[in-house]
Amino acid sequence: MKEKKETTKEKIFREAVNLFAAKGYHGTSMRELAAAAGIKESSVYNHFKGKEAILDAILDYQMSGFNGAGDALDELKGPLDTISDPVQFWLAGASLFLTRLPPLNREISRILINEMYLIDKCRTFYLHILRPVKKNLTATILSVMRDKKMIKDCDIEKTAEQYVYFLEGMGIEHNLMMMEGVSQDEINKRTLEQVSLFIERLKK
Amino acid sequence: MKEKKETTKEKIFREAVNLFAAKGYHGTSMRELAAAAGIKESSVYNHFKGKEAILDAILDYQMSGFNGAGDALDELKGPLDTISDPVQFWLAGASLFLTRLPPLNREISRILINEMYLIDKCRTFYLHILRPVKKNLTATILSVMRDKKMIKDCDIEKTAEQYVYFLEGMGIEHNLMMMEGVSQDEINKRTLEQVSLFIERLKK
DNA sequence: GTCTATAATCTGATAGAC
DNA sequence: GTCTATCAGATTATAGAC
Repeated sequence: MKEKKETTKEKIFREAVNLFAAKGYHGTSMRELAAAAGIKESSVYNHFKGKEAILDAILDYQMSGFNGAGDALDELKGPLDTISDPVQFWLAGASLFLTRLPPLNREISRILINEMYLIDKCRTFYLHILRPVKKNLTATILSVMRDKKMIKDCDIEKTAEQYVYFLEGMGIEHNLMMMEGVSQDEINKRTLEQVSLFIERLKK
Repeated sequence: MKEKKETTKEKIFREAVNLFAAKGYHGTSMRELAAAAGIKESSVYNHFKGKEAILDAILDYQMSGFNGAGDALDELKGPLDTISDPVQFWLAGASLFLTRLPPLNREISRILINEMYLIDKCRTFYLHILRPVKKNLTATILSVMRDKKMIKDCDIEKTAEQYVYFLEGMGIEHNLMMMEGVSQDEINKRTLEQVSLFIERLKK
């Protein structure tokens, strides 16, 4: 159980994720990043070819993390078998998925929101990798619930799409609220209320 | 009906909106902006104190525009009196509101998405000005529909909040799709489908 | 793999002629 | 109100000593 010590490259990577999320890609300088990693600017270039290569590494990291979480979809079906209430079923499934996401997921999602309109590869990743995985997970759980007669018959694909839109909009507002000092408890309460309301409407 | 010629200040303003939306606030230089406006860099400072003052002017513009559209909420109720189908009622109301928004609204909304995590005043504006207006409009139309027994009894505030979340998430994805060359017709079709699905679920 | 030093360019902003 | 000229500092990135 030995905790492997963080390499310099890993430290640069982690600090880059935090800085890009907080100050944006263009708003973060290599100087600043080097200082945060505790080394000199020129040393960064021994680990990454340049600033853009760091962003590429971040996207690669998020992609493999999300693919892994997506691959684990099937495992989610088993543990939920005993739950009959749709809202409880849903929350349990969502919770299982969230534990599958990589540790820097939240910060990288913020980078993507920051840059999706500005940097082509961020837009492409957001639109063609991240969104489909979220939508497919949603559709998978919804179809299980429909087969179990927990929810009304409906267009699963469109409903999943709608849920992902809703979740995205809510996630953005809740991030902003957290930046203004609203407590995590308050945010969680609001999220729970809203998700419950959404799922309630699908009930038989 | 004489078309008033655009002043230099207006031209700088308009080009700033377009550039900030496309390349971000930090990604746009004063040189670039001046060139787009057809003047030299130093001349920009005869019209705005600095780069930040331009952003302030953009937020002021959007704020008064949205407040104006919000003030017009009451006018929306009259023209819709003859419509009995909830989806048609909703679409007519939304369409009326959209015509009230200022011309650069779309571009400025993009600036806000770009900068809401990065620039404090953009976050504040997005969270405390823009969102409440959207939510209040939604709640107003929903309560009219409930009073007319067009939709089920429900928590109007939470439902309005949910709709705004959904609309925000969908708007972002549709913007990204437009950047990838998806046609406006296709986007409109998808928007219509999704909005209809949302309102259908509220039906009696 | 880290450092110092530096290149070459770009940044927002100002001074002052016209 | 526009221009030329310029500033002081920041930017990404490289060269070469240790």
